[in-house]
Amino acid sequence: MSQKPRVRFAPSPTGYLHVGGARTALFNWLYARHTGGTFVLRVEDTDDKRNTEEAVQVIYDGLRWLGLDWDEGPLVGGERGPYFQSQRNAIYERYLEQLRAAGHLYEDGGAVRFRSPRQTVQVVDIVCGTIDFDLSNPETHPDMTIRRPDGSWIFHFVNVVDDIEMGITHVIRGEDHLSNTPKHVELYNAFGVRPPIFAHIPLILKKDGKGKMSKRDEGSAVASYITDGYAPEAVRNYLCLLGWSPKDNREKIDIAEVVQLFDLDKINRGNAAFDLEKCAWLSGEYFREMDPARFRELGREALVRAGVDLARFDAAYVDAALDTCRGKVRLLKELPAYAGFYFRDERIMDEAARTKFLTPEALPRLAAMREALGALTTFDAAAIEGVLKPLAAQYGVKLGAFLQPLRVAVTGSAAGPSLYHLLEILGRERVLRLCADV
RNA sequence: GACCCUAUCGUCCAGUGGCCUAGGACAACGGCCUUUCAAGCCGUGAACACGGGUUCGAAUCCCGUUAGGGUCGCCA
Repeated sequence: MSQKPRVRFAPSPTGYLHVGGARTALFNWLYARHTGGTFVLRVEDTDDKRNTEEAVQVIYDGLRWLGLDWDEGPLVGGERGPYFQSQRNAIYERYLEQLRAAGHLYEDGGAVRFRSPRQTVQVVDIVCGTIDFDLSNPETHPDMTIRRPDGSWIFHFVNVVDDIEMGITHVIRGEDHLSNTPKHVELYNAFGVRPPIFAHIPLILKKDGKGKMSKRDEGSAVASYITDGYAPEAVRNYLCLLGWSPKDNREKIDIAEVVQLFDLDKINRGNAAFDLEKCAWLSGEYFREMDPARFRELGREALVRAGVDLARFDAAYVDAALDTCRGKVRLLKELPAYAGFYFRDERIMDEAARTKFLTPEALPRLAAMREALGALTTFDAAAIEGVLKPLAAQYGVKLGAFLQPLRVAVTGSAAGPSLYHLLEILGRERVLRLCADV
């Protein structure tokens, strides 16, 4: 029987999925896909105070949004379940008895502790190398508690038991667990089981590099990328590049290729600060090259989420409007401000744009443009361009400067989609009305 | 404080003894193009933490210092 790797992502349902956790999941997933192994999702809900249905849902949603599918775990099942620690009590009792019988345990204040053998423990880690930890001093390395007086379990114990039971071959997790690892190895030894191979991946630091990214930091929750409307493949791509690289200076790289190139020994050892700007840039890149139909779908969802009533407009209109935004926005949350004018009867005028462009000398030109547009037999982008360009020449004004007042009059903003196309989509009637009303 | 990890532009990454007067990307700045804003194109500024070794030769190897991060729970 060939030993295909079995890896796992074991989040605790805290109500949010941290980007660091997401990257841990991603690296596990990549390794499983690269090797043809199995990616297991296990929910570490021993602390039931924060274990809620919604909290677990957040994990599923985040992983699915990033396209990280698991082979075993909640919702999909598997041979080694259950995949919630809260349902594995009988297993833990059995393992506890094994340790007790072998004399490894003692009671202290009602809690159960594991008596450390007080030796030097070697941790074999693919990323950090082989490290020797001296656990001989009880002052600096007190015996770990594995069960509370109320019968609930402590992380170190259940984590190791589950990894044994689930046949986990490679433990890929955040470097914040590195110092815990010798304790885990002691447990493996006590169970008479060979420890898995460890790979502690570097942490994701705040933008200023001071400390690991935590709950309060912008961009720490995967949910925030979903609501801000990043392209999911861009976030996944960006996460791949934090601590790993294709080595050829590429920034945008297809996930299938990452799967092919990825390996644990190629992971960097240094922590990395998270650069939201670069992630947003990548998002724009992905939207630009995205299948138009998919962009429309995502754009539609974002607009509806922002409270835009798309039901008032027919599908073709919405599609056309969205098409003019593709490649122009980096995040979907920019859409309401960028393209909101398509879906509003009342124009929202940017006052700075008005004073800058709707000047006394611009108004007669605007009137001329309005007249020219009104006389058009076909009101499409090409025809509009065809009539506006000569008009600008006639006035002897540079095209860009000449047209800008029209844009402001129609959209209320100095920035937006291609003017000719936006006019076509809006339709002659609305354009003429907006032009008259300045 | 103890232990562990790390150390190249502001940030991410490339560089594994000579091809490096250090390369790419984001960000910044300047220019071009242009129906706005973007995009695109061109360009500018910007780094091997410090000190010792090893070597003919070090960003690359070794030691120390310093700095940063992590862990030291009856959280996970």
